[in-house]
Amino acid sequence: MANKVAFRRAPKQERGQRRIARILGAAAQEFARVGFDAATTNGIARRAKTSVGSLYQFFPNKGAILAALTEHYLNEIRAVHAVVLSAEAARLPLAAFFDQLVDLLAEFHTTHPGFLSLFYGSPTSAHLAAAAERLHRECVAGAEASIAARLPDLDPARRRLYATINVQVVKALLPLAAAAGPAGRAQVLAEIKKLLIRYMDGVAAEG
Amino acid sequence: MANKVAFRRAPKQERGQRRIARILGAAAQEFARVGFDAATTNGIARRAKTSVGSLYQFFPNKGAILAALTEHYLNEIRAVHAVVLSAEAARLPLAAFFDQLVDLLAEFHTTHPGFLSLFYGSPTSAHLAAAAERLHRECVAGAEASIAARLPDLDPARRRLYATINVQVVKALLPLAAAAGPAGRAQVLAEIKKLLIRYMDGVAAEG
Amino acid sequence: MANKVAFRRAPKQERGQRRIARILGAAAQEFARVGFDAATTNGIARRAKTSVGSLYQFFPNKGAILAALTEHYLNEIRAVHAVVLSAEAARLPLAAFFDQLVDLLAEFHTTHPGFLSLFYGSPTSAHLAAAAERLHRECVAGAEASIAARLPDLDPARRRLYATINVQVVKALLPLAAAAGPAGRAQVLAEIKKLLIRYMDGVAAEG
Amino acid sequence: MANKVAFRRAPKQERGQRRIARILGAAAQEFARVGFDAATTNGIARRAKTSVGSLYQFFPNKGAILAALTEHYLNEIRAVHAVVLSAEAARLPLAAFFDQLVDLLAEFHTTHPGFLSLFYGSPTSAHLAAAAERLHRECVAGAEASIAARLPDLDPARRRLYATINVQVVKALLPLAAAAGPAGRAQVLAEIKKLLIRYMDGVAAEG
DNA sequence: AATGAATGAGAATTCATTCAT
DNA sequence: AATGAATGAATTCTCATTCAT
Repeated sequence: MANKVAFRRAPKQERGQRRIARILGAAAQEFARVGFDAATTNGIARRAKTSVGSLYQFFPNKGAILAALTEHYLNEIRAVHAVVLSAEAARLPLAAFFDQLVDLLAEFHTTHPGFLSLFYGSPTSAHLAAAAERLHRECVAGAEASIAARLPDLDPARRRLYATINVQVVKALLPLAAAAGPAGRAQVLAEIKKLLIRYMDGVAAEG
Repeated sequence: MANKVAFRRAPKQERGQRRIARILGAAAQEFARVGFDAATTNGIARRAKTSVGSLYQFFPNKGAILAALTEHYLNEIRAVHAVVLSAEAARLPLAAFFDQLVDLLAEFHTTHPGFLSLFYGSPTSAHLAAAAERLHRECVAGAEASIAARLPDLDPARRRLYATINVQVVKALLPLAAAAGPAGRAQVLAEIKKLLIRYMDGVAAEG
Repeated sequence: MANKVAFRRAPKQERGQRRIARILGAAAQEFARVGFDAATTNGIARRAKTSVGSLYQFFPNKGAILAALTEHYLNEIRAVHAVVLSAEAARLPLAAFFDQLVDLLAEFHTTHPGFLSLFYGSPTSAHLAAAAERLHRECVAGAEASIAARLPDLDPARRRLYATINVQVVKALLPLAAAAGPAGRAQVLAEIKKLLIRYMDGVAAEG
Repeated sequence: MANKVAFRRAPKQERGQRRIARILGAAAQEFARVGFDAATTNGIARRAKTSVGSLYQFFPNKGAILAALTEHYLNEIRAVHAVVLSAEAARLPLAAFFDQLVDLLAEFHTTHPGFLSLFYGSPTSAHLAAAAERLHRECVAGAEASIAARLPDLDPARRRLYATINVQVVKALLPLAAAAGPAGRAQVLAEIKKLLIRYMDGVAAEG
């Protein structure tokens, strides 16, 4: 899947790998700071302490940087999903499950500050919309799997709806935790958990 | 006499007003279509069937169009808030209240397709972020007032937190209703209502 | 046929027409000076005493300038062909015919200094090759028609061959006249005429 | 002893020589394919199965590759001239002479496909123009010598003019032979010969 | 000597904004 | 006031050349 990203050439050397990482990091920061469209390839290169030429040696165009970054985040998200979808997680009571999930996702957002700018795709650019779409799909798939483990008899269409709602809610509320500062953060996370638990408890009761 | 003078001047002013309205409408469409950044002033003028020059007669720069559009939406939102904050609304049971609120907001989104592109401010441009911030603030203020009417003893900080969460959730979920098509729309709206009711019922029970 | 050139917008005003002419003139000079590829749109605009932006208002890209210039030359060539293919010209003895033709073409080259750079297409760029191809085709068509008028029984394939040879020879030798300076010019033209007359006389004798 | 030293050093020099030859061959192909300007040094190195760095070890810049290639072709052309200017050739009747000459040159073009791109110098780049000029001069010199052998009493200025015309004509018509494909090739060559014979017969008759 | 990654100047093109008409 | 042509700074991407390994 990671193969999908079109690397202009396969970096054989470790130095190249580090440079790619630096470029992706710089891109994440720039995208976070000014958004994908306003970010400039020269600016990304400057922040990565390299030259545009080098940047274009690894990425054929600006969109490819976004695509690579998306792929990177996708892999990280899958790691989170692996935890959340484990057999142990499925046996947890709903409250404990969401407690773990929200904490994990909150940490993910904290440690991946650039992630947000890709996840919230505006229709600004086709590239950006595609990135957001990919990440969204992955998250919804994860949520679906998790719901399926708990409510196996649920109609697939409804399962999909609940999954989408969960994803959207988390997506919308986690930034509040980040914005709340160290003090308010725990409070916000607690509310997110309550909201999800109450909602999904209701869903379980309905079924 | 004064009437007559006012009348004489009116046609011109009115023509300008109509032109402004056309420009704002065109801008809303363009912003919705390609986003604020990608929208061009020439494109907006073309869609408004006027010239760039005229556009710049009314708006000193592209950001000012966004600001005016924001003001426009702000006023429309206040009208919705006026309904929601009426004495009758405060006396409604929570379920009935959210039923009314979500329906009103869903309709607002439907009838103001350009609204979304301002409400979901990416950090793309300072202008856009400011617009989103203003609209967000207004909505939070409305939600705060509404919560205050129902739970007057709540700590103001918590009230603000609940208001923010309500706003974010609605903001995140209404697009799902729009995307679901005529068939799924009612279903999505019903879920949004359930989610809010369950959450705020819990809040009321806590206090 | 002239319609094929993609004008970005139809210039309604005379000023626009003049500007287009200035841009085409400047482009012809630049193409002649450094060739199509090395010519820069900024350079063309500068020489045309206008801005790049204006240039792009009329021509969607560098290739379109070349295409428009090609179209322009094509029309001028057709005017020459009209003279050469007239009924009177067909009745002229071969020597008199070539005398007239070479003089006309020499004058054309003199008055259209930029023409050469398009006529001698290197494979450098697809754009340039296409331009040269178009002009070449037109000239060959003219030559064919002229030969057909004099040697109607000639096999079409041979007629095409003779036409092509005539065109290539003139294309290759006229620059010598231009390079020879005022003094040598007449001498070179005289030789070109002799060469063509002797060759085509032989052809006529063969048939 | 001296032999041994020379021998020891030879392998290295020879390896360099082979590499240079490979680079020149690759350059010839690239120049033929896309033209001098569009050819990239990286592309040439790749085709030569070496690295840009090595390329720049032998040639200080792109122009130097062109210059070296020009020198190479120059030597090959001189070999052709040696045949054409031999005592036996001078004794041949004009028709037989041109028969041999055109066949030789046609073969030269066939076996040196990259030659054309240098010989037809557009003013694209100063480098390219210089290369074309050098090759042109050599050819004209050869033609002059050949004419001098046949018409020793000719005014040198006229001789130079005839030589130039001969060169230009051949330069312009040989590509037609190449383009005509195996079938048409002989036909085109026959016409080139006829044209030159008729023209130069006329010249001889004049004197 | 060989390699190929790194550099950055330069080119095409776009679009917010101005200003002559 | 209205128009839309004109402007040019800014952006993406390329490629000749250099230099660390």
